[in-house]
Amino acid sequence: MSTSEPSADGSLPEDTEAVRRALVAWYEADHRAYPWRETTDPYAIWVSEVMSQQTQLDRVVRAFEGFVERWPDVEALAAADRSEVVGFWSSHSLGYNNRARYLHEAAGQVVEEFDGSFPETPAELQELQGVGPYTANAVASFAFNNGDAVVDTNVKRVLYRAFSVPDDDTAFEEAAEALMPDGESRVWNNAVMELGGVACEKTPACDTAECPWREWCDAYATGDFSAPDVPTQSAFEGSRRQFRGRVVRVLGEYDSLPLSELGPRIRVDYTPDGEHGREWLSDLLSDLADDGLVALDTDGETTARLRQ
DNA sequence: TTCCGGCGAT
DNA sequence: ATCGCCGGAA
Repeated sequence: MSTSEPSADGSLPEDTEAVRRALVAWYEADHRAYPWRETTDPYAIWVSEVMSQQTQLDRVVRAFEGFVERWPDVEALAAADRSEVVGFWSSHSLGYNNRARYLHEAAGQVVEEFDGSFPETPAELQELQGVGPYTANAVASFAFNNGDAVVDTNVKRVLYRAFSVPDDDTAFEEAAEALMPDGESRVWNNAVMELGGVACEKTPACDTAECPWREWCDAYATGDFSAPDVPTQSAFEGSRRQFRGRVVRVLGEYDSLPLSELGPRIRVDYTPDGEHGREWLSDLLSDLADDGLVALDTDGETTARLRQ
């Protein structure tokens, strides 16, 4: 341990144990009940985490229940047609369709490379398609109580406000790890994310949510509830993303469609030789084909369908 | 406009 | 290493 490096946990309260106890007690006294909090099945937890990467939790519940009912375990998902999984994703408005492909792909990995049982460490979990540092830690924590401290944007906001941890990924990771009680990743990561979700949202609710960290919180003391910067995204309306999504949703409703019939269903101003015509549509479709979501049949007039 | 983590391009 | 893309409801 070098003494010249600035230590990220230097700003954490001295009585770490009291901080920990307060949060865990607060979480255990009351928290939102979600179906994935009622299970330690790694398959169910993994599915819920991938869905939650992009969709607000209250909207995930219905999709989650439908998904695990239709594909109850990793073998069932691995055996499914990809088009069915992508179609489900699209019809439940779950966003980024690539994630449906990742799920299907990773289910195959678990069956083929891990003998059908999920790996239990964050490092191994990250070998699965679509599973990065965040999801690996979440699954390892909630399924196996075997994770490191989870750092997502909620956690960053909490650490930034409460303990003035600088807006820096390494600093966040070190502070999160220093706070987490050894061997208690399941309850701890649940509790921290609950705090970020109900008490320390963009608009804080310190008193109404009875935040357990008020006595240590820098933001509560100063009234400065600013949060780490999040990059803004370009408009969705009229974007390429919107038309990609539309293609997948339409193809989910048909077996296959010739481009001449697909085009007008994607945009009303579709004219084969116009600015948004055959060429524009082909570009979009070849990207979707590269992503493994769409199959193109170029025997005669080109037709498109969801990839099996 | 805001929300989100993983991936692929650079 | 860093950054833009990806969906679509709220």
